[in-house]
Amino acid sequence: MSVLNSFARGGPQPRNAPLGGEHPCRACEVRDICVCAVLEPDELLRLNAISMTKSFLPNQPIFYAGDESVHVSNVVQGAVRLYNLLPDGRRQITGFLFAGDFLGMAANQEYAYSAEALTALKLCRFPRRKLEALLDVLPTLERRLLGAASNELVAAQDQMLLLGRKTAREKVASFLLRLSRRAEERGESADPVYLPMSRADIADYLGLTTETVSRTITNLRENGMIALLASDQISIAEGAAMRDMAEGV
Amino acid sequence: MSVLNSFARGGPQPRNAPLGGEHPCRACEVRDICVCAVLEPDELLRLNAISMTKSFLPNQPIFYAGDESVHVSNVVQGAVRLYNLLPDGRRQITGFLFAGDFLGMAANQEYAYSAEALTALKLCRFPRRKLEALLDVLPTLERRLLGAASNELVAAQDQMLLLGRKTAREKVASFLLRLSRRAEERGESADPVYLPMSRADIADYLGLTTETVSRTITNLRENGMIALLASDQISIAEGAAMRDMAEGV
DNA sequence: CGGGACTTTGAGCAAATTCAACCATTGTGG
DNA sequence: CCACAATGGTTGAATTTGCTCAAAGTCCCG
Repeated sequence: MSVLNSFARGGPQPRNAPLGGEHPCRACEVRDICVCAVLEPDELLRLNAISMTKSFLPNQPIFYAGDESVHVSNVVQGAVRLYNLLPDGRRQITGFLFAGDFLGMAANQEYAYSAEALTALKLCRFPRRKLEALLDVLPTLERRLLGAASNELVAAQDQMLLLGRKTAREKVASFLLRLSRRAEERGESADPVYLPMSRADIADYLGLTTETVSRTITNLRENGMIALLASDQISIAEGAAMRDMAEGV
Repeated sequence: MSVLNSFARGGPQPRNAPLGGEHPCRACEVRDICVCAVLEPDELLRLNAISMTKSFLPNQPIFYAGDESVHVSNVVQGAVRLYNLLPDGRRQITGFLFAGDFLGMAANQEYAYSAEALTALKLCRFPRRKLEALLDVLPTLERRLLGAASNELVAAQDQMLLLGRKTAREKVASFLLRLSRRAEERGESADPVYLPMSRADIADYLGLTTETVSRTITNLRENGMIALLASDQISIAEGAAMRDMAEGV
């Protein structure tokens, strides 16, 4: 199960030429890091013509697995958690989305997972049908989506390695480093890394329990690997050692 | 981290019109279940013009993670295992590929995982650069690749739920059912399901050890859920109960 | 028939979970 | 403005699931 992927963005995009003063996407906070970044000003106008922004409160559901896929979105501000459930309530968080990330995949026109706002959230939404129609005339956009999908697949494989083969300690170290790297890519603080999600969310992302996540963080702190400025604000003191630990070295 | 996906194939493709007696893809075993299935005869000719078949022996490496991505392939016959390693040798198998599946994704022109032939294997390979060039003139093919990628993402999320939240029993039950379903999609035997991979491979796919996989299979047999015709030939006796078990009900 | 690889089974162990209590922070109503 | 409830986070003790280490069984293939 694997697909072509030579179109991946590696890290942040090159900054585009500034848009004219009248361009509606001019003030977009994520224009240079989102899927729009490959488009020319006139193409962007066509995309903008079908977009609407929508805001969500923390913990507000965005859609549920099985819902008909009507929108496809870019995260403009805030963070999202994606998850799947087992019938008895066990939850696996399959990803966290941040500014610039793309949301809305759906096989068979149905969402395959649920999505909730993690924090106050702003999305730039496109009706799926209209976007599909646009793809026919904006091949760069389609190429870009394929690249985004391929990147996600790589991330998914990495997460499978984490879930299947890493210890609690390695999982937590990997998680903190990943969060830090992603914040850096968005131009946010990489070192005191901010954790917008709860311990329960982290646990459900790493295949652990809340208690184990908490204990492991405490343990990393006691060993001087990290410092807790607040429970949602962590400084990575020993980056190199953390990277080794994350890879099981 | 999620992407548009309204182009997914759901299950087997509708059978295409037969190709003329001279068409080089006429005898292709997987033409109707692979990525080529959306193409018209003349488009298929263009694709065929850049393809070569290549065979591999069981356990022969196809490529390693980090290798430059030079080919992209369809599996014509046999099976493939994809995996990633931790530096100390722990292995996570991220997928098994069978006839009709697509192989070759690579972010940044590099393979993000390693691939080995599981059985005797025949691939239909395309040089990546030439295929990319073809994508510009065969938009249906690109659409199809995006659909394939989206399908894979759904499968990856499913596997994350399995790895992070299912018990050994649920993992093994899920695995057997999935294998059975996929065999059915390819038109192979769904009930005595054939397992071309070793217990160690299954373990590394499910995030377990060989011993646990073996014990769990024994246990399922003792409970009358399955019957072992051979160690690589399993009949699912209680399908409904297995489906419930796989979902943790 | 023998050797090697793979699978199964057994016993003891350890990592992570479960269950439970306690602590810290925050927001609210008296 | 303070008390206190509520939520989320941390810590502890006991338990359990799956792992490790070890040995025996099975199947192929030469």
